This record gives sequence, C-alpha cells and structure tokens, in this order.
Amino acid sequence: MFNKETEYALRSMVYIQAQNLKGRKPGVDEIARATEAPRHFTAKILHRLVRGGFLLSAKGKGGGFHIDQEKPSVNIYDVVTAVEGQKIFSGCVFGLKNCSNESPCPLHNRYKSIRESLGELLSNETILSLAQKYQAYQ
Amino acid sequence: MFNKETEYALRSMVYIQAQNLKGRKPGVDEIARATEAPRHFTAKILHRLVRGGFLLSAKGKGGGFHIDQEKPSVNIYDVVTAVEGQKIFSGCVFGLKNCSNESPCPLHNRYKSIRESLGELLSNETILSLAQKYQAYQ
DNA sequence: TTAATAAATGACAAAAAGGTCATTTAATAA
DNA sequence: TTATTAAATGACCTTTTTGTCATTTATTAA
Repeated sequence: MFNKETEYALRSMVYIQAQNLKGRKPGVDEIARATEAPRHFTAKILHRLVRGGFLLSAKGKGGGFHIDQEKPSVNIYDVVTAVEGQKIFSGCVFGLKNCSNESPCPLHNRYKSIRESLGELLSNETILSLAQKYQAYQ
Repeated sequence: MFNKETEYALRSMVYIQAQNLKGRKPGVDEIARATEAPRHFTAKILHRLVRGGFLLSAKGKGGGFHIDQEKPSVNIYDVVTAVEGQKIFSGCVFGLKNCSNESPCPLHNRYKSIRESLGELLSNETILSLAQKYQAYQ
C-alpha cells in the first residue's frame, strides 16, 4: 500500500505518542527496536518528521522524541500525504494523465468511490486515537 | 496505485484487445505510441506477458500481438497480481507482518473491507470488457 | 567545565524500479 | 532463397527508494 518510509513514519509516530502518554520520551534506538524498523533509516525519517512539524525532539541526556500534546493530534491522511504525496489518493488505475471526472476511464467512478472511502478512513483516525488503541505495539 | 509496469501492461492489453476486435494485430511501436509508454520498456513488458500466457505474438511481416479470443478474457485482478504480486491486496496499512484477522492492527477490519471492494471491482472487469468500453484510448 | 548522552547532518552505498539498446531469431512475401 | 519485417533476448544504464555510517552539535548532570 504505502512505501516503507510512510510505514515507518506511522509506526514511529504511534509508538512515540503511546510512550508520551506514559510520560516517556523514547529515543531513536528504542523506537527503531519497538517498530522493527532499520535504526539509521528511522533516524532519518524522524528527523524529516521533526522538520515537517510533526514531531518535537530534545537533544542530550533525557532527550528523545515527543509530540506536542497541546495541538490536536494529526490524522493519518495528513501524515501519509506529507511523507509520500497525494499520488495514492489521486492517481488513475491505468496511470492515465487526463483521467478525471470530465473524461473518466472505464473504472474512474467506481475506483473513485473506493479511494474516497480510504481517504475518509485515514482522515478519521489520528496518531493519538491509534496510540490509545494500540498501546505501543507490545 | 499500481507500479508503472502494471499500468503499461494494462494499457497495452486493452489496446491490443481493442485492435483485435477490429481484426488488427498491432506491433510494439504502435502499442507504445497509442498507450504513451516508453517503446523499449513496452517491448519488455509485452514479452513478459507473452511468456506469462496473457498474450500471443507473431513474428515477421504482418506480425504483432494478439489475444486468444477462444479463451475467456482475463480479469484485471489477475493481470495485476501476475505483474506485481498480491502486495496491494494483502499488505497491512502499517506494514506489520503479523497483522491478520487473528491479530489485527487498529485499521485492519475497515481497511480490509476497502481492499475487498477494490478486489471485487478489478475481478469483475476484464480486458475485453474494458476494450469494448474504451475503444482504443483514441 | 567536562563527561556522557542523544539528536542533527551530510555523504555514501545497496537494492529495486524504470528504461534503453544492439543483436539474434523467426516469419513472410516477393 | 533472399530481403524485409517484427518479435526475442540479454546486457546495460538511470533513477528512485531504501538503508548505512561517521562526524558534528546540543543538552544535561555530575
């Protein structure tokens, strides 16, 4: 479905949020281990998420990653599009550039409704709601 | 959605089928032009489809590609899985290896139903049914 | 004020996807 | 039976994605 970077980003953020709920700020090592993702690639992705405003980080002893609990939790759709763009939510099944409501391919309308369901599902779920459900991927 | 190879494969097959309906057997050059796909990459993909039993080919003058009109037309789902595997129809949103009906991730069930809709859509449509609707992508 | 800790940074490398090309093989028609 | 046509084949190249690593910067606590 999504590319590796997106998958790791989502797993990391949910893990960080779950740990934050427990008053903890996990570091890269812990996050990579807990999410079963490559250590250094995870570090790179976390850094991108920090620059993108999705995460906060603290250097030095006691440091690690955390999420601003003041702001409303970001939804999954927004994380996905920030990491890998809109392609998944807008492309034609056949990759036709001019496929649209105006000149639809034979699958356009039915595929569109499926895509919209996916978009809704991902928009209605946030990193926080997932963290609360999933409880740190034990 | 799908990778380039799958997109080109689908476009090529629908084009070939549409031309076959008119009694024609298009060659690589014509197919690549008509589907706006790279010439040599298209040749490679067509050859794979021939080896996979999805297409027939004829060498020499008057040659080109065609589809066995005796056999029932193959559905889109089968073309996609033959070209790029089941990943799209089976993977977890978060890329979790052990996500399943037995130990579902928080999005498993709702995502599953969307995936199943997609699978049905693609299973109910064949290269022939699309060719009849689309008429050669003019 | 220094030792320890942990993220930031940027260069690099491996693997996969996407794409090109030259040559060979096979078929057909003149 | 040869010239022409068109697919088959396999080597190669480019770009993108995925992943690694060494070094630097910042923070904290002793």
